Amino acid sequence: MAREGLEGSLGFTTGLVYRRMSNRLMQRLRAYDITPEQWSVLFYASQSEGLIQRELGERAGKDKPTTTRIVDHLVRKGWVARRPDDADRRAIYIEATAAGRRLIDETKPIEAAVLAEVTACLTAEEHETLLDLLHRVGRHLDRLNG
Amino acid sequence: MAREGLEGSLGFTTGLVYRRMSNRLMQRLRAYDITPEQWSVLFYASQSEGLIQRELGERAGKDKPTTTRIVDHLVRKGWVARRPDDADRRAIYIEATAAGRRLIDETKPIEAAVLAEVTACLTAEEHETLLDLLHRVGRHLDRLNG
DNA sequence: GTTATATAGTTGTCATGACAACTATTTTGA
DNA sequence: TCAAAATAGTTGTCATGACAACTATATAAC
Repeated sequence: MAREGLEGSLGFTTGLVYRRMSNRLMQRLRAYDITPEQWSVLFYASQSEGLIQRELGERAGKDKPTTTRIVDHLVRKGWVARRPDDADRRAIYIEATAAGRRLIDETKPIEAAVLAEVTACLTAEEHETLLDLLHRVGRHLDRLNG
Repeated sequence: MAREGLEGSLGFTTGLVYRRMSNRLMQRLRAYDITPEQWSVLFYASQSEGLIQRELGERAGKDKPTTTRIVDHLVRKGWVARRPDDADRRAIYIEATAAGRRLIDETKPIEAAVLAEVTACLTAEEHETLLDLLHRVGRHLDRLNG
């Protein structure tokens, strides 16, 4: 299918769609004073016990400086705590607080609702196909970028 | 298919893939001193004659402040020029310079090569399906976000 | 025709993300 | 053992993007 301008560029198109999705979630989360990126990091912190900051960043797909700063925000807001690792003094465990877990419990339905709204234009099979193709491209890029 | 953590979240997954793609293109464009976002704006400026800044931003999917700042960079680097609209003194035409057009001509093959690398893990049909699904979600979000 | 509203663009602030440089530890290996 | 390399984290700088507030101009409503 012929496409105008950069609509045929996967990078350009993915960026557009990502920004619009992120934006919609941000608006829905505004009342909770948390951004989508902070939400994803807090989500992983609340899911797993005993993750050090590096592991948390890896799961959320953030590099080291970005992880440091997002965790800074989460600490300031009282949703996670930093606990030094006695065995390896370079490492820091990140633990969700009770308030952080409560926030994730309250906002998980919001994330799910936004996801449902956004994918309402797709059949369940198309949704599955889209996720699958994106994961394949993501893994491929992981190998390419090293 | 069951997915771990946020891998089932379209927003999270799209963001990951977008950042990796953007990153790869950025590395390939580094020698030309242009970012992927600047590239997309310059691309549209070089494709069309007589676009005002607002129209340019709309095509590239940027809001007003972002467009202003990206155009600032492009002007500083001598790739576009701002020309006032005599008929509407609020508006400014953005015109690619000869250097700007030359840069796009030189780097278009690079963008195409990165796209080819990235989609090498997909069949032509899968690539087409992925773009189509993303465009549908994008248009849907456009309606949702207003 | 004048006032109200809409439009085009700019500027400031903050969060995210890329990158480089840095500190402090731990692990390797000669 | 001890110097080199790897690892965990922090800090600084810049570009992008969201948002709000602002100026200037143009269009609509009355």
